[in-house]
Amino acid sequence: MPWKKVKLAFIANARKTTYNKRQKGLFKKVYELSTLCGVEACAIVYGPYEPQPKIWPSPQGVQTVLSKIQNNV
Amino acid sequence: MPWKKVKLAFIANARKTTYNKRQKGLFKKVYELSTLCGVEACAIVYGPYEPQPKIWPSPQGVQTVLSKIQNNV
DNA sequence: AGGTCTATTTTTAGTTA
DNA sequence: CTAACTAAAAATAGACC
Repeated sequence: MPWKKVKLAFIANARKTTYNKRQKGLFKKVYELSTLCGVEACAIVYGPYEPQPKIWPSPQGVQTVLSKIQNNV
Repeated sequence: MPWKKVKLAFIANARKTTYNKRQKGLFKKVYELSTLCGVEACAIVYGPYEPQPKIWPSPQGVQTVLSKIQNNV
């Protein structure tokens, strides 16, 4: 990444800012994949800074996806 | 993106190759966020080309995350 | 079908406000 | 803390193999 190459490993000094940015970017990616290819996709992230998990596209959507998993996995 | 700016919308002519690449990239992003910030994260994608959903990091991991959702959402 | 290459877009770490 | 800016890294559409 910019300014210095961040090694891809557990970064102890990962900042909240970095987490926020990446999470935002991740959800955007999910949105892009879903929209671009018209596929069902969902993502759930448990940030260390928030008690509630971040869910995309919505808790309902995740539940829908999950119900399918129950039958397939 | 490269060669031409792909409009962010439902692309009827979205190719399987594009889907495969983006899915791969998405999972990588999830991995990066999870590893970099040490957070629990999962992603599920239902590709139109495969009957089984693609799950990250694992069905078990998703279940773990899901159990928490039940209580929070 | 999947891997590689390249040009270009997108993402993003750190800074600054 | 949130947001904008910047420059460098990463992702990626299409071509080619």
